[in-house]
Amino acid sequence: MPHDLPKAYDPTAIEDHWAEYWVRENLFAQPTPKPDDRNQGEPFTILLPPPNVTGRLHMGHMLNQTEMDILTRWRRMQGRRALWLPGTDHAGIATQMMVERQLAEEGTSRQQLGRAAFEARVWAWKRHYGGAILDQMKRLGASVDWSREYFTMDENLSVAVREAFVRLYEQGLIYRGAYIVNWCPRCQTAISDLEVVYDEHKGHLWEIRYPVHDDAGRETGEFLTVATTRPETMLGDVAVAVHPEDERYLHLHGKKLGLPLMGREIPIVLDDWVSRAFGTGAVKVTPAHDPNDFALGERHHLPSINVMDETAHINDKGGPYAGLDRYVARKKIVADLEEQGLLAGIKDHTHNVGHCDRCKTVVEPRFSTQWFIKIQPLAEKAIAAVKPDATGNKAIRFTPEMYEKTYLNWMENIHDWCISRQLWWGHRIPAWHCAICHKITVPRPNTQEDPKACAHCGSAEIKQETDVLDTWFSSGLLPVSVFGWPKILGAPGLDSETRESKIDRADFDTFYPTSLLVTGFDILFFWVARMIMLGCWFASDVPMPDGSQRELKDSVPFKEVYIHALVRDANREKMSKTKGNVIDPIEIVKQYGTDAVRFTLASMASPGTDIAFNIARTEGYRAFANKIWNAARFIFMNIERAAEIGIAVDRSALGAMPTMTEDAPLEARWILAELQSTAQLISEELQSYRFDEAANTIYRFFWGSFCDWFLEIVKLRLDFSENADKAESKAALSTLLQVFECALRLLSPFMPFITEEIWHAIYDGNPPTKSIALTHYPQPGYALEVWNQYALVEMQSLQSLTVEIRALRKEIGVEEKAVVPIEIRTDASSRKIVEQNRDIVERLARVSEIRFVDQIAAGLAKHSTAAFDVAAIYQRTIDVPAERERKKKEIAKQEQIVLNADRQLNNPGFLVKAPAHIVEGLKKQREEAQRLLDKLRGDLGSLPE
RNA sequence: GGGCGCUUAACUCAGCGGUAGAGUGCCACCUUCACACGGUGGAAGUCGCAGGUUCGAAUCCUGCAGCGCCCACCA
Repeated sequence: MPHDLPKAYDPTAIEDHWAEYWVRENLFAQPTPKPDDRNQGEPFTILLPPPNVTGRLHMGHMLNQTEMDILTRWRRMQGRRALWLPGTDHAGIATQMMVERQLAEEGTSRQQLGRAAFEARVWAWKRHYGGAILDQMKRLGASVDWSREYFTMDENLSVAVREAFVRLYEQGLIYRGAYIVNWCPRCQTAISDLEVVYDEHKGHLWEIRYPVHDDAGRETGEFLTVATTRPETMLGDVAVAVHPEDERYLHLHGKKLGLPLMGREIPIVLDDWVSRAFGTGAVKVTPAHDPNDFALGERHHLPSINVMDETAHINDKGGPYAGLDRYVARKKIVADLEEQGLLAGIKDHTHNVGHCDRCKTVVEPRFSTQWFIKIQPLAEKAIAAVKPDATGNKAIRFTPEMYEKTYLNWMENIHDWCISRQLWWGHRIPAWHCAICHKITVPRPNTQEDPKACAHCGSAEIKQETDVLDTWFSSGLLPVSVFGWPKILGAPGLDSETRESKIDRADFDTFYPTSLLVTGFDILFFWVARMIMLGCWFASDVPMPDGSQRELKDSVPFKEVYIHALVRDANREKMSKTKGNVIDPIEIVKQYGTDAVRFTLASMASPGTDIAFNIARTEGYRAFANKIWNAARFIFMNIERAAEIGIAVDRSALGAMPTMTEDAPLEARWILAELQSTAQLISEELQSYRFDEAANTIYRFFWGSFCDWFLEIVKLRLDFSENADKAESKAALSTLLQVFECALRLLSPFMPFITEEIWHAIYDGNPPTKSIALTHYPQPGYALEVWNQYALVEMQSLQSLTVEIRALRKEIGVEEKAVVPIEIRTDASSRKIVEQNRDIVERLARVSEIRFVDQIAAGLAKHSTAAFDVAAIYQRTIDVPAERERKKKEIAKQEQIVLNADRQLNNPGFLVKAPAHIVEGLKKQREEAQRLLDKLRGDLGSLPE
């Protein structure tokens, strides 16, 4: 076993190798089960939230992927059929923007290219650059099934998108109509409510005087003053509204106004919606450019005049302002009004301004024809899926639970979803417009062929809709579409062409619903909510494997949702390019190793709190990796030493919980108990998504128990010199290796690289499986033997004795290297423990000889626990004042404990109401403190002044 | 305007009804044959403030202060 390992662990040397190995060996592929195999073993299915093809990996991705990878590796090692499914999102706007920017650099544009050529260009871009983020993911060792990688514009997924659209249309849940939508003048497309982000903005409220007309249309000399934040929209005004009971304006009811600058005459209308308190109490009405005005216009049957084009420049309806950008127009309009004496005032006004989520351009509400989903029926199912049913069960459970409220609150107040986008990159809406009768033809469900003639008039002059669907429409379908919906339905309606490509239902039957969704709250509504709505809607039609009707609990896209927080910088600032505080995970990984960064994220991933990413923590976990590495070096070194005298270490017991018998040495029985309770804890912690606690548990075990105590004690047993006890050494080495190998398996989901490397080294290149990831996770729930339990108590006793002796040595100035004799005064049972483990104490506390005495010799500095008095025999007993100080401090502490205990124990209420074990515990504690106190007081008294 | 969360050691965070915890940092000593990315010991907190419930409160309730997030069509 050539284990010539370098002293310091260098992750770069091994990580690339294993990352590449895991992909090359296709280790985490989960093939479609054979038809009779689909119900064997509970699957663990998890969908990767598909990053944009344009994306680069950031800390949020890495957190998300670390959490998913820990859970997937853990479940896989538990024997679950684990499937983690990766893919990318075509990301309509983002990708189109990216390619358009490229075109601009080349001095051309998509318009010049034309639609078909542009689409081809985007595909070429995708083929060239699209895989970057997944390559980064591969480097991080994510244990996904690469053989199932999807792209949201793949043929199968496109079929699903079309089918979903067609079905919703047939069900009357998709409609097309002219409404006010959020319009991004830069992207030149409609966007949904969710894609608008509001920013507080210091603007102005312009007060404009509209001249009142008499019945003949002449100015009366009176003015009605309106207030607006967007004066340029006045070009499209069709009325001014006042509250019907507003006394200021009662005399104007029924009158008309002249629209300044445009010379049109517009009516004064009365509407309850108008707030008398805001502005002047008179609102200009521009139905084409404001959602409120639009609604008001509908109520009063007002026309609507769109004065802007799709780039937010004033169009030919804007009279003299035509051609101007909206803000240029605003300036000019204000100036012109002022010149005409129609500007009554300008007030500072802070209000929320909507920006395009993608490009931050100010959104312009715009009257246009779009496609919408009537969302109410879908929302109802989506609400039922999350609310507890009559028996208190939830089909979908959120962690942290509070997100259920957020989700339900949103879902209960949901608006129809605008799904059309005026882009060229995306799933084109499967609807055809007839040039003759102007009606819409949508293909039949279960067909893939495009319609050839208008379904209404039979005309062949039909053209497909040019709009594409919102990207989230296709990603919302992923949980069903990745498992073959709708082709799995194999419905009679399928035409001959698709019938051939009909795919097996085994994937859907086995893996749907998925087990878990891990994602950030930022896409709770965008994606999580849409998946629930669409998943519940479409999966409910798919019969269960046994042919029965699918219930809601089996229709949901996932059974659990774990929402994680945001990764911020060390100062809790949101990372952003503009602030320049973005930490590139790949850079950090290069510096500290993937395992250390993963462990940092895991150890800080406490549900519900943001992560302030602190590099100091990563440094600490790099040290942890180094610790693991050196423990391995130590073990391998001893294996070699053993081999030199012909002792071969037995590897046959590896891969399970270590085995041993009652006569095993104390440290062995103890570490086994610790190992088992660690496995138990980790299992509970991962079950409840406590990545932080699980990481701390394994850290504490490995460093605190295994390295600090077990390894140090085991050194006593490992003697491979000529006249050593070979049997004892061999047994010790065997246990050491077993415990270590088991610890590696515990660690593996958190730190896959270093554990893989060392695990392979243990087997000298001949491992029983291709990867540690394919071994079994140490099982919790293993019943401890009595002698394991007892070992815990004995070991604790020795540990506290050791710690006291070490502290004592420091205080009296014993050199680190010196070994000294000690005196111990204790009772018979504690004495027995020490006698039986004399060698342990001697080694760990650097003691040359242990003398049991009835009374510690006068003049020796001593330390006391409830069980022990211990003193070191050393001539340099010094610093009496410091010793007095220390004793006094200790006395004060113990006195406080006794005082606290007495206060409670003398309280009749406490004795009556507190549970027995609390009372007993307190009594015992008081007793020990009192005993210690007596000793300490005695010591203090005998110290010279 | 609604809703939610946070405030614990210098820093980053656990704990959420029974005597205050971790990691990092800090101080002192130690290059002992796995590891100085190490070892050993140590200092460090009136658990944001004020009330209340309880035998007992960082932990439950109420109010206040500060910080942050989400949702909402008020010109």
